[in-house]
Amino acid sequence: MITEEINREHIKKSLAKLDEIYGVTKESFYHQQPWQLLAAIMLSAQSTDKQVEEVLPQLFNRFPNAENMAEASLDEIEDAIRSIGLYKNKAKNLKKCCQQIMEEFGGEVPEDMEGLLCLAGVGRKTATLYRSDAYGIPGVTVDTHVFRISRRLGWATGKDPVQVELELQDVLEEEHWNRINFQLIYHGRAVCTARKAKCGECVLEAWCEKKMD
DNA sequence: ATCCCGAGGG
DNA sequence: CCCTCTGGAT
Repeated sequence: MITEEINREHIKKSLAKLDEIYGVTKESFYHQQPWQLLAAIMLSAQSTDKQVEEVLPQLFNRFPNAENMAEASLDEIEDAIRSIGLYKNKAKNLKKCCQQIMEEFGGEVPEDMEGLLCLAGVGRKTATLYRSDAYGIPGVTVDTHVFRISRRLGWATGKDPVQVELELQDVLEEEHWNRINFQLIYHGRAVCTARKAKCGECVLEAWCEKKMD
């Protein structure tokens, strides 16, 4: 029982520090309509947001809405996103996703998890982040950074992202759900890196259990 | 468990 | 040169 209380206190202090260092809000990807936001998040898989933002203006200029992309050729979509990497899979998924939006959802991106998850190229991470960004719906988005860091800190022990998501939902106040993702991403890139974490520079070190992989 | 895959960092 | 990057599908 005592360990749990100490743990919660550590988490509380860590969260306050994260708010202080990285802020409590973040700009979403540039977009003018829901499907553009979804497309941007899909493109961000295994690549940096900077790379994504670089292709978005041209991409959306060429394909303003889901209908345009649903009817486009794969080659054309690939050309527009090639610099991001994983471009073949992403182009194929984008096209299929847009076709599904047109044919199964009347041209509108579904808002519920079930609808989003049946779209090509949309998994749990993408769907949760989309709902958070587009509508402010509370959700813990577990990507590689959140998975790695929350386990190192001792906030979660699950062996897969879904387990960790449930643990974090339990241990974090709902108010923090939508900001923990970008806060831990910033922290993961700058300090708590996958390899050779810079624990000496970490503002959370005092409360971290350092359960390294 | 593997593949995808260009760009940028160490 | 080698490594990793806000995953998802097979």
